[in-house]
Amino acid sequence: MAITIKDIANKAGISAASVSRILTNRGRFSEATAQRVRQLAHEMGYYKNQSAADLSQKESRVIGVLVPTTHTNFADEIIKGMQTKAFELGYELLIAFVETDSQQQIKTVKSLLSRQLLAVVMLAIDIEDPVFEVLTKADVRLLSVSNQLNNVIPSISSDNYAMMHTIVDYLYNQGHRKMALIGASNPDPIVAILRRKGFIDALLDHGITYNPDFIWGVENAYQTGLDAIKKFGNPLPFTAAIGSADIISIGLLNGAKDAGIAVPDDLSIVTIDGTELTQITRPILTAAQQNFAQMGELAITTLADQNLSPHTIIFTDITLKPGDTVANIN
Amino acid sequence: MAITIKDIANKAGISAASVSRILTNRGRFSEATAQRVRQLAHEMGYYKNQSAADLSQKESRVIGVLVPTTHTNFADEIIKGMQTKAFELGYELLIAFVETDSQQQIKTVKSLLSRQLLAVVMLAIDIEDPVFEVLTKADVRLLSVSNQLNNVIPSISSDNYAMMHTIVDYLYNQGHRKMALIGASNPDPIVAILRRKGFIDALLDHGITYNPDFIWGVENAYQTGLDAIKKFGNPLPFTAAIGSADIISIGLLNGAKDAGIAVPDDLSIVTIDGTELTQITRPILTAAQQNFAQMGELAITTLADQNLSPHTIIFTDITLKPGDTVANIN
DNA sequence: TTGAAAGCGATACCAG
DNA sequence: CTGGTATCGCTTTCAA
Repeated sequence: MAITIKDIANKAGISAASVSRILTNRGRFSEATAQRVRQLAHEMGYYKNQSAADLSQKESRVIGVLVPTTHTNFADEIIKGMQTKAFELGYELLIAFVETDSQQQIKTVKSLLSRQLLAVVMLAIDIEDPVFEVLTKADVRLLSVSNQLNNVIPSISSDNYAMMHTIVDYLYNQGHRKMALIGASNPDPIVAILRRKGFIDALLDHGITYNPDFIWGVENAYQTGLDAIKKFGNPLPFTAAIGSADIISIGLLNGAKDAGIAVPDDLSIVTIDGTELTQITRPILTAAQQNFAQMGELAITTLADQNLSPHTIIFTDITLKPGDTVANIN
Repeated sequence: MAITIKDIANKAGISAASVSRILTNRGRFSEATAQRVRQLAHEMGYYKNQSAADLSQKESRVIGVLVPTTHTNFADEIIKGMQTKAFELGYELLIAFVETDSQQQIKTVKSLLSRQLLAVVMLAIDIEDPVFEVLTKADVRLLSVSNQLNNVIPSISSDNYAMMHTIVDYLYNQGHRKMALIGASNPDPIVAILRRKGFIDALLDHGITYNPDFIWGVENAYQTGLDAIKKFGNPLPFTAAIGSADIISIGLLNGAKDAGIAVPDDLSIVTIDGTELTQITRPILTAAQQNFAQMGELAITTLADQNLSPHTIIFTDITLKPGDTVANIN
């Protein structure tokens, strides 16, 4: 059996109540006994039984985080951001990986909910309805990061619509007129919808009527990039492609290489995300870089601050980070 | 305030004790009332207060996992393996990311320890002494995965020594006589020591005296690969290089490309790890692939089975997975 | 400044 | 098969 405050109290010849007050720094106590108690606690190898503490206190400082197991290489960055801020503000993170299997998701979520959480943060997850129901029924604060969920729960993400303008403007200024958007034609997710709309509108702003064929590719996967090149053939009917995720863009890059298409001379590429992956390609990818660390930190601070309205949307920064995959063809 | 078993008991007109028995499926009860209770629990949106349960039960089924924030792209795979098995056997995973900062590590570990864990699993972590002390002082089972820790705590990993033989034999059979080992010259970690020793011994087995200069590079980083090529120049004094991690090998690959060294014609590369990263390079990397999912699953099953001796070492499989980065120069 | 005592919610033992 | 009750470790009034 582990050491308890009672053990410490006995040894120090005071009551458990006092030990508790001292160790939690609440209420009044004399610095003298405090010294002694802290010393004893250290010596005896005492660890607070957090379960007991949680039980006796009302509020919880645990934030659950749902992370998709489908490898999104930016989840780490968001988590790191959250971790940093949580640590700073004295919150605890309970991270749970969820599969795409909805049955497993529910079980995981329920096990999370058993921990009387302050909030649940969903990272880049498109939650399915049954899971969503479970979540809303329980009274925890909810927050979606890097994804917007039907405007029914607050979210923190990049401004996907505006981001597309930034990218299209950039390419336009480099002389590109025919552009493709690869990997955002999935009909459902809000993010994909916003990106498509942003893409189309940005082109229109420059007087370019978009070609529906040039919005192609559903899966957020390496293979999508490879397939895109195969589909459009050599020579490609466009001069620039926007990859809707780094891993897609790497697929584009390798697909182009396999097909004998030179990047950036025959094909310019701008990738969305800008994780570390973009640094290990040749040529180095030009990226619309999302600020994932900022998303993570903001997630914690906003949760700490207050209850958000379900319609709150917070946008984080985007940086266009030049690499070597865009040619100026003016 | 959330729903408790008492609430359910009241509504069902029975005692809390019975509700508990039914919901945990322990002891005896009539199926009739069980039906009613389960129904009520569902309707009322009841979630077990795990803190209370933990408090009243002796044994905990929570396993803490320490994961380094330094991006090792195989940590995910191990965690996934653990998650799968844990889910199956009814264990809960509490994942904590730790920085390299030892002060932060201690605080994180202490907060973990407050959750009266069954065990703490360390993923590919070289724990520093102060942290290690904290961990051993607390009475939790410890387990190191993908790393061996001084033989003082049990571990699950690849057989790093044997792995080097497999790799060297493979390269030897392809006609290579001059080989370098990049990224394992860090003096401390046991893994690096084993790899160096395996490398040297394997060469000796083939009657090759190793060249100490050819074991180079400390950091487990992309830059290490790039730097290695710069250091050895063009033409390289060896025909094959073994990268001690995928990210290092990608550095080698890109460094070679930048220097006009053809892979595999002028330089063959075998990478250690074989994560998904190896599939997105051109050419595709030949890899000594570690079985990370297996490590994760084994971690849980061995922890579940019994207390291990501190000297237990369990080895997982290695597969030599051919890619396009090794040339036959016979 | 300190102590006694009442919970927090779930479990388990012991009667009935 | 079911109910009462003590218990887990900590926090928090309320008195002293």
